[in-house]
Amino acid sequence: MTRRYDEDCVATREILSLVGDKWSVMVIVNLAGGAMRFSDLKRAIEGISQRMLTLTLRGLERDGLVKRTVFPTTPPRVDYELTRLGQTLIEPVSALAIWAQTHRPEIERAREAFQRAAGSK
Amino acid sequence: MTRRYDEDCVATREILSLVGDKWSVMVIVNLAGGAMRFSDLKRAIEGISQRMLTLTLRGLERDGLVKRTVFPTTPPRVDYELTRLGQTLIEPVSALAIWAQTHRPEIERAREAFQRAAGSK
DNA sequence: CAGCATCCTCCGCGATACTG
DNA sequence: CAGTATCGCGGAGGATGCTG
Repeated sequence: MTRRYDEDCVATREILSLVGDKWSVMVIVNLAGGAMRFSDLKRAIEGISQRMLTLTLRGLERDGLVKRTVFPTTPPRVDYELTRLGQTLIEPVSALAIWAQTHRPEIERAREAFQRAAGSK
Repeated sequence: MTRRYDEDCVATREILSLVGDKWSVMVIVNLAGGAMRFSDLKRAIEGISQRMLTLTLRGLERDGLVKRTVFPTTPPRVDYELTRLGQTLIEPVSALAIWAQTHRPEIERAREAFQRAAGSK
C-alpha cells in the first residue's frame, strides 16, 4: 500500500533527522556517560544556547529517549539521563560517527579535487 | 589537544548532518539500486524541487559520494551513481533506518504519553 | 533534458530579559 | 538553577523564468 509506504518513510526520516540534528547528538553523546544536570550539559556542550538546550531536551524527552528528573530543592536541580531506548541509539550513531572519522580523509580529498576542477573551469 | 578534538567534532558533525539531511538520504537510497538520471531522480523523490535536487547532487558529488556522468547528446542526459565511498554509507545508514523502524512503536507511545502528561497539566 | 539565476517567504535559532 | 517569553535576523528552500 502506497499510503503505508509513505508513512513509513516520513516516520523514518523524522527519526533520522534526529541524528542530523546537531544538538540532539551532542546531548546524547554527553549523556552516554551517565546522568547530568541542566547546567552541566550547558557547560559541556560548547556553543549551545539555553533556549536550544531546553528545546532539544524536551524533544528527546518527548520521544522517550531521555528521562527528566526534578529534585524539588532550592535552588532546583534537574537531572537528565538516557532511557534504555535512548541507550540503544548510541550504537548505530557511533557506527556512523566512526564511518565519518574513517572516511574523512577521502572526503577531504574529494573536496579538494572538486575545488580544483571548479577552479580550472 | 583541545584544538584537534574540536576539529574532529566539527568534521564528524558535518558528515553526520548529511544523514540528517532529508534530500541527501533520499538520493542515496534511490541510487543504492544503481545509476539514475536527473529526471528519474526528480520523479522518484516525491516533493523535491529541481533546485534542491541539483544542490543536493552537487553536495554529494563534491564529497565524493556520487559520480556524475554527462552524455553529450541532444537532449542532454546525465547519470548519477554512487561511488564506492558512497556505497559504504549505505550500511550504517540502513542500520539507523532499521533502528528507526524497530523502535517506532515505542517512540509513538512515548509521544502519546508525553502528550497526555502535558494535556492534564 | 538538465540546470543556473533570481526573487521572496518562512522559521530556526540566538540574544535578551523576566520568573519560581 | 532551570527554565519561559519575546523579538529580530539570516539563511534554507520553494516558485518561476531563462538557457544550451
